[in-house]
Amino acid sequence: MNVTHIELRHLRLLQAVTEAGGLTAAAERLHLTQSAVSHQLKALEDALGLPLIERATRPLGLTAAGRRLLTLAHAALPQVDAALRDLAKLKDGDAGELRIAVECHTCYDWLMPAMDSYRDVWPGVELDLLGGFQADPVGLLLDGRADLVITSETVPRAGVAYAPLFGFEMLALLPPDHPLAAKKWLLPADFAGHTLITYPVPEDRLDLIRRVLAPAGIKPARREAQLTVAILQLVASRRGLAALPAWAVAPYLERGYIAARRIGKHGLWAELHVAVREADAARAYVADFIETVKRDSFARLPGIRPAIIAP
Amino acid sequence: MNVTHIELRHLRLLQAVTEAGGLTAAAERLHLTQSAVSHQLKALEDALGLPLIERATRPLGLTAAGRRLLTLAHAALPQVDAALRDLAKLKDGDAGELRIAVECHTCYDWLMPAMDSYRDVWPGVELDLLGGFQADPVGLLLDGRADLVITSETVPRAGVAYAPLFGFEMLALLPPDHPLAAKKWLLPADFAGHTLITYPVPEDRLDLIRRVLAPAGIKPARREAQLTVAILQLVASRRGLAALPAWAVAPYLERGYIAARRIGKHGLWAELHVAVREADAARAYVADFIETVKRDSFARLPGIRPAIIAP
DNA sequence: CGAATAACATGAAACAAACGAATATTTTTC
DNA sequence: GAAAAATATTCGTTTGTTTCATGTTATTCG
Repeated sequence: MNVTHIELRHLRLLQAVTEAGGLTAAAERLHLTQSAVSHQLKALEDALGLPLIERATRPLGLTAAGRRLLTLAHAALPQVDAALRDLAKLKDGDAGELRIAVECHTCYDWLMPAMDSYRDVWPGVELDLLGGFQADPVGLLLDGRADLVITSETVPRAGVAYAPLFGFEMLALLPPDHPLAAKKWLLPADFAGHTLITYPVPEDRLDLIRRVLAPAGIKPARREAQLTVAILQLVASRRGLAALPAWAVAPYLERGYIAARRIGKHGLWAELHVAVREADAARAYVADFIETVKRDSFARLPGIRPAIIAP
Repeated sequence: MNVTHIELRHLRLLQAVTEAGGLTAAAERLHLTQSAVSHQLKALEDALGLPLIERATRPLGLTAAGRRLLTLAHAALPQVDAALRDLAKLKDGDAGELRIAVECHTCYDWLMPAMDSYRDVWPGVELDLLGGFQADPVGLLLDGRADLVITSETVPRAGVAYAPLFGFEMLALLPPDHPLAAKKWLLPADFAGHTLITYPVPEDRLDLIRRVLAPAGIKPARREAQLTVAILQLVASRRGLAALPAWAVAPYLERGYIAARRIGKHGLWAELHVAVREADAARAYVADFIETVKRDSFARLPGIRPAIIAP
């Protein structure tokens, strides 16, 4: 294999591999194939004359050399990103306004911390969060009432650009001692006869109903609750089943307050995207907001994966 | 031009361009053509959407964006180099011995500080400086009495590997008010009738005699002195002329203590190389010594340039 | 001021590195 | 021990980098 020089690309690769916990997962994050990642890692190891990861062992571990190089990555890459941000500010200015509309109730969990990170590096950008449920959030962009929308849909619309955030799994929630908890995953029929506890949104906005139960002809009774904790409390007290993003329930699962099961063998996966006006998509402070959210999410949220659907 | 990503290569390029003071000089240091440097710089500027250097102005200046990126280079590149050094230590060990023989008298000027830098990063390597004049310094390598020799010759010898350090200019020294000081550069004939003040070494080790005066059939009287300051003092007090490396006399020139002139229109250039045993050439602590000396020299010594003669 | 010189830019072609598709191999899971 | 998941490898393609040859612009010096 070729003995070239070490480059930032290699540091980003190593970081992705360790964060994602494997070559295949890293490849998805980097928008490369598994083959390319394997090649590049091998080329780097050959260039250094040292192995970086422990082969023949999973979960994959780093060698001493790998750890040293990862330390470098953690030190150097943020400096590089900060410099690129400064250059972007030189180019496009460092001020702007971002009025953000959010379609999904649980998104606030990760959006708030991400906004805090963002504020640190773009203090000149005015951040506003639009409250309340919006029937057509993407429409707000064109109305000029919002600048950025977080949505699960990517219906093409003139003047609107979409960028993928991440894919996440919806887990079915049930009391820990519920009979269905014996199963590894739940099938549509398992929901029949149970009440479904949801946020107060139309049925066509609930992935579980729209993509799983409705196609199977199952129409469970619904009960609505405003807050995530309220939904969890209702499930725990046996008032019904619910489905929430894996990240939103992870802390409650750990404490055994409720149980969670996959919906279908491979799970029910949904995606989140960002929509902005096409005219804004190239602005540095907009593009970096999206990057910040992504980086922050992958670092913070368990069980998410890169989005698959092309925006 | 292609819009790729920023890489360490680009940071090294920008650093070389500013340190060398131009694209052409940077290209020499990077062992690239001027064309490649120009292309790469343009690609980087296109990728960032910002110019980095002020065109149409020499000496070349940096734009605000260029300065920001140079700041990044100064912060990040040493970290990268330190990490690579640590990896080399993991691979080859961090201990060794370097007994260094030096052929040239003035070399101590830059060798001492370079050795200090080196000791900081390779504390496990035992450094020794072999004193006294050596008739055949490279022979010491094969005798096993030295591990590294700094020499101006690169005569191929079995078992010996050469690495280039840098090229430097020998300047003719004369009293500031000497009649010859009126000339922009000196010709061989100008030395006729003057005493030549030199270190106590054989004539064939003196570039001025071997490459300039002898071919022109000029044999000036010689007077020897051990120390650089002694030579300078003799020149200043009109006892004769001398020739020393530009870097060695730069501080005295500034103070007007003596004057210096080129030898021939394009100057008399000499080169320094490092010789090591072939078996040692790949050792990390040996290779890094050579790198350290080079880096240190280019940063410290005025008027040096990359070596041209292939080792 | 204008010729000579040095430094930089550019286009085309050669060269090298990186990537992906297909597939083999290894490791893990059940 | 079979099936699934993850990683490695081979080979052809694509993309990116370098050089060569030459054009352009800035600087120096008569």
